[in-house]
Amino acid sequence: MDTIQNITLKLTEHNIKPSLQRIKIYEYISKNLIHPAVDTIYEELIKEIPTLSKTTVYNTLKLFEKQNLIRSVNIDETEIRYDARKDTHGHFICTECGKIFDFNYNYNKIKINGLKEFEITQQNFNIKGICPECKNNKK
Amino acid sequence: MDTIQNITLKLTEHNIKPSLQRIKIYEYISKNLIHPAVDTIYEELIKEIPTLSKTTVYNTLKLFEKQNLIRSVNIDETEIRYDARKDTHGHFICTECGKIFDFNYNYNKIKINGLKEFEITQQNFNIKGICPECKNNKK
DNA sequence: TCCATATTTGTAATAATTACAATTTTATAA
DNA sequence: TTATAAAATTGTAATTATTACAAATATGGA
Ligand SMILES: [Mn+2]
Ligand SMILES: [Mn+2]
Ligand SMILES: [Zn+2]
Ligand SMILES: [Zn+2]
Repeated sequence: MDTIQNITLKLTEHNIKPSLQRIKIYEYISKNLIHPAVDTIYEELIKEIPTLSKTTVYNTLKLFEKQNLIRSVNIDETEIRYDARKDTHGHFICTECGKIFDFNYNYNKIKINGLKEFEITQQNFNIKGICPECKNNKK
Repeated sequence: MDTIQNITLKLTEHNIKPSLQRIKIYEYISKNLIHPAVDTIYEELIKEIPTLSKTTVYNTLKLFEKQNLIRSVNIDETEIRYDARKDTHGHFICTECGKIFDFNYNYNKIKINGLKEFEITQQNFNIKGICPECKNNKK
């Protein structure tokens, strides 16, 4: 459960001081696993926190990522999307509606050739295409 | 060999009329497999074609991609990079120097779960980290 | 309460990309 | 060849995500 207490604890564990803004931002992305962009988060939270600044959303997400609390998904060409899920999984983006979907794959079976001596910090498996809903709408 | 004749033929095969600008742009990315961005290509070709417009570079690369002659690599957060290699391979970007390296992986062994009914048009396997050269420089 | 520090905010700057209209080039037919 | 229409290129302005930065506000301890 992502109660306020749990979120506060989680932020603290990642060395992030739990301010109201930070709690609300983490609450939003952990409860809405839609890989939201900065603007989506901002437009939603401004309803609750009328003084919220977009800069705070930018800074907070950058901080969360640095502290390894969330990850960024670089699949949408125009804007960075964010993900509270931390387990290894891939992302599918629909080029019609822009929705991002999670998928699983056998990453432990992947053999990489040509990166000896390279230090790996992050892996991303991205797929583009058309989601079932948009496929139907086109007919 | 990528002679001018071969490039002209290749463009024609992809239903692209071979203008001087288009030939030079394709020649550059096929001979410089460094996954250049628009600006890199522009700065290099302006030396040969002083009237070249950056808009032409943008338009031409978009056209090449649409006609399936090249592919775009969405791994650098700030700009789109382009690749003349068309065979399946992955990309490693060094977060220190920004260089992009190719690598191979056993893509035929990958089992994807959770994308039934999804229409796939493009796959991208991206890895971030530090390249050997930058790792040495840091010591 | 007072003060130092951290966080948030608002605005301006930056930079990649796109829109769009004008100009130039190319192809075609009289 | 010359006239004309279509295609390609160019230059500039607009758009938009992100960052820089300084001022304002909030927080926590002496
Ligand atoms: Mn995800
Ligand atoms: Mn490549
Ligand atoms: Zn869709
Ligand atoms: Zn490097």
